[in-house]
Amino acid sequence: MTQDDFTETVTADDVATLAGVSRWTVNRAFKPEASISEKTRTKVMAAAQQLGYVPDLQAASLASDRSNLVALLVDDFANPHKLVMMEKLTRILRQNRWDTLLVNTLDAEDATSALLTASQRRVDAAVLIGVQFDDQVLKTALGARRVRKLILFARQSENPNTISICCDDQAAMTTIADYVIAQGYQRPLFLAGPQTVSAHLHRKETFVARWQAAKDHPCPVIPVGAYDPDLAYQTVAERLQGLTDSNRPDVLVCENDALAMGAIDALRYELGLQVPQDIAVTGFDDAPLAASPHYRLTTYRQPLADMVQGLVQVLKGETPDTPLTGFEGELIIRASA
Amino acid sequence: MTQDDFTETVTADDVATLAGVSRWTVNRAFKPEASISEKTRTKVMAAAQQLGYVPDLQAASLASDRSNLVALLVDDFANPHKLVMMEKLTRILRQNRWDTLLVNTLDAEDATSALLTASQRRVDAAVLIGVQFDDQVLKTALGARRVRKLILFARQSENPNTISICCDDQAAMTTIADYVIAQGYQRPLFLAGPQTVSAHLHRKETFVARWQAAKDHPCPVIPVGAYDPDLAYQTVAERLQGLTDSNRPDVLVCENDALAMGAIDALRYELGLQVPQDIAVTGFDDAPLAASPHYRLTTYRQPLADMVQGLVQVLKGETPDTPLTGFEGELIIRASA
DNA sequence: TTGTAAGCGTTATCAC
DNA sequence: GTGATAACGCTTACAA
Repeated sequence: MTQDDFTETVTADDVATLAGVSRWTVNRAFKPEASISEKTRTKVMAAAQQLGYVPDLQAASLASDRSNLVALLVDDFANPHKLVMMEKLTRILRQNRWDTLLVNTLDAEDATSALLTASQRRVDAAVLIGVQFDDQVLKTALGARRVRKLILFARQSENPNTISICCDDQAAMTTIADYVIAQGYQRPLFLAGPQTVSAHLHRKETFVARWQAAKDHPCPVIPVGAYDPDLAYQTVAERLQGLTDSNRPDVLVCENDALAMGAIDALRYELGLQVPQDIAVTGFDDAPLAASPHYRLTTYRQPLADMVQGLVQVLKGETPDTPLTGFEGELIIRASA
Repeated sequence: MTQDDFTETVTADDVATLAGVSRWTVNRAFKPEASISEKTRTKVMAAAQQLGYVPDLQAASLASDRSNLVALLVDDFANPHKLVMMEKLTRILRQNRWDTLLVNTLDAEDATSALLTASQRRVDAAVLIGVQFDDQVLKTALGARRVRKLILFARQSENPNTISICCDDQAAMTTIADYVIAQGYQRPLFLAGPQTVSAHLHRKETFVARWQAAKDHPCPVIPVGAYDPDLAYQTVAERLQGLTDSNRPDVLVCENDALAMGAIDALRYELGLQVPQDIAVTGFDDAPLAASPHYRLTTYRQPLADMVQGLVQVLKGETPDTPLTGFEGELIIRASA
């Protein structure tokens, strides 16, 4: 049933013997930058081909202390936007010869043990794209770690020992705020994520401040316990139940698309309201379904590909082209606001 | 900026010296099954704790020829159902001390090189959850590989050198077919995925045969070029455009939820039809949004957790509790059909 | 129960 | 440009 007929491992020594060169020469043949004569290389490669030799990365990383492995810690598989991030990260990292270790981090408490796992594999960096990695977790993690670089992707961090790669959230949210104001909305409601996240986004603060500055009255905020559409659905349904046209908000500014989609569903199916006629909605992320006919969500798209390129530069130890926390995205205007 | 202050690596030797034992004893202290006196273990663990020692898995797998690494090859990040699979796989594998290497396989051609990467990491198994891994790819892959086990997850394979873990697709589709028939639908249309996939699902064949047997007339089939909602949208919009109530199908049986959702959107937003009043729709997978108020999709849920347990048993070399290609899921009846 | 010695397949260093 | 030799940190015998 199982097929344990695996070919016995061919080592560089075997190839060396066949090609009549030293092991180290075989090694060199496999590195593009190595100084080796073209003739020898061809000979070695022919021998390698014949034996089916491929260099063993485990051994290589043991000897070189570079694993070419990046751990990707994800704690929020409910958000389809994560799929987009993972796709971009894995693809571009692989193009640059990094492999990705996907670690499913159950909760904040688990994050430390997840990082431990990563460090045991000697990853070159741990990239966090979760929502639950607050400063406490980061602190613990940094204490116990043997991880070279701790990178927060698409999220700001106050912890100086971590590297943050994200777009300028203030600028982004200001763009949204200005758009909302320009559209003439009068009674915004900000739908925020969990308030326990300390490594957070500043989106709420930025919007609220901007609104206050422009209109001279505060913008109310309601928090949702998780970045989860279902929870957003419930929260919005409860909160807006029974309000009249005049005391109901006329625009729902959401901290991300997951919340926005849950909100739209609640407005439509629980409250019988039309978006954007009765109430407008904005999101953040441009997640996969944001463009679908159900939502046609006005949202903000981060330059993910560029951000991943920034990550690659960090991994390579190069100086990034763009300030790592200053990427600029774009407002995607659709029908929802 | 970067923090390359990484603690210099602590080895088992360091711990051994501090604890006054041999390296091998340190090693033993870290394996649950090892025969070691409780006293020595405590002493060793204390020393390890003090120095911040954790065993190096790279070195361990080099020496032991077991990596405790599984490569997960995914080629279809557009499907949110993949997120569910990844979540289950990574979580349960990690519970069983396997780490997951996520490999983004761009296309069928890339699969071979992806497998090569995996083999260079000496993975214990490669798990394929893609749609493009046809028999040709598998054949090539198996030729050049140094991968111990090649596992097709949630998909059948004709290739005897691979291990397939999936539910009984015939039984599943028969369940759907019988439900559709019992509901009294008269003019089904089967919406199939790409027809180039040779390691395919038998869903189409099963439904078509069942329908033919029950109603004595054929069920038409239209293929969609990819398991992509947008493509399904276009295909359905074009195909059903201009049909009258009487010559239009009354039920759309879709090979998976991604297609079904695209189809529903097309029916609703392009053709102005109501689901299920004007036309019913069924899916397959019970993907994240299947339950949402937009779709309320009648679909089929595979027992993913059990299937992953089966995978774990395969990895451990145990005899599986359930026949690996005979898992049973359940029909989830919602409003769409 | 514990220790010793010889690998595992690379890379790094330094000669030639 | 090429080759010997010593790491890298662990596991696998086998011996004590």
